[in-house]
Amino acid sequence: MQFQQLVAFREVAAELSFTRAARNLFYAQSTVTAQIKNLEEAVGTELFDRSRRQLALTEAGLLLLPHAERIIEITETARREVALTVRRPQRRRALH
Amino acid sequence: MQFQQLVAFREVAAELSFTRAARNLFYAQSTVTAQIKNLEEAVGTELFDRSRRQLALTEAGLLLLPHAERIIEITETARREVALTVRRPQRRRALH
DNA sequence: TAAAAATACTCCATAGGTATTTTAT
DNA sequence: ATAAAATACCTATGGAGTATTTTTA
Repeated sequence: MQFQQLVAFREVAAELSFTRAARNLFYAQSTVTAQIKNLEEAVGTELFDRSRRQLALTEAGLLLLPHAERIIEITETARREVALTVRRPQRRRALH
Repeated sequence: MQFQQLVAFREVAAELSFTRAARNLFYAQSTVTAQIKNLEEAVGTELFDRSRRQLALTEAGLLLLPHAERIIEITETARREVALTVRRPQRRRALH
């Protein structure tokens, strides 16, 4: 389970389309297919129902989505906060 | 920024030792060194002060740690929840 | 038949390992 | 002198691509 996979998952879930998600993320379609496939292997179950033309989330996918969104959100916050310390020409020594 | 890096980061932060963290995580020491180095590159700043014998978190490391812990926590919850749907022989069709 | 997803394949980046060197007490 | 971290080097895995086939409405 990797960040990039979660980002891809969120995008596919939002678009309900591998092709559109790939376009939005500047990936090849086959790359997104592989990312989701790997994520599904990592969590041990399918996240999308592909049996119809219209893609849909499975029960597992529905459960995972809010967690994925939260993780991405926290990651962005963490990046932002850490970036702030870089700008400030701070004392680089350890803080106690 | 990847999960495995965050797990390694949390362990190094807990042990304040690359060597012990590696042992706990069943990695080679050089692997953990590389994981932290890659994470530091990803966030753009050093997370540990290595200038003394006793390793210490930098300001950036202190900021990142709680986020890393939260992300790992959510990941475990997500895994657990998704795993539950696998056990139940559920209807596999999409939930609208 | 037309769109979207899956598959086959290729290539390359990088994660992880072992062995060694450097560093700091 | 010694324990720990960094480095050099190597290998293999897998992530990302293009091209093609399969699938479903």
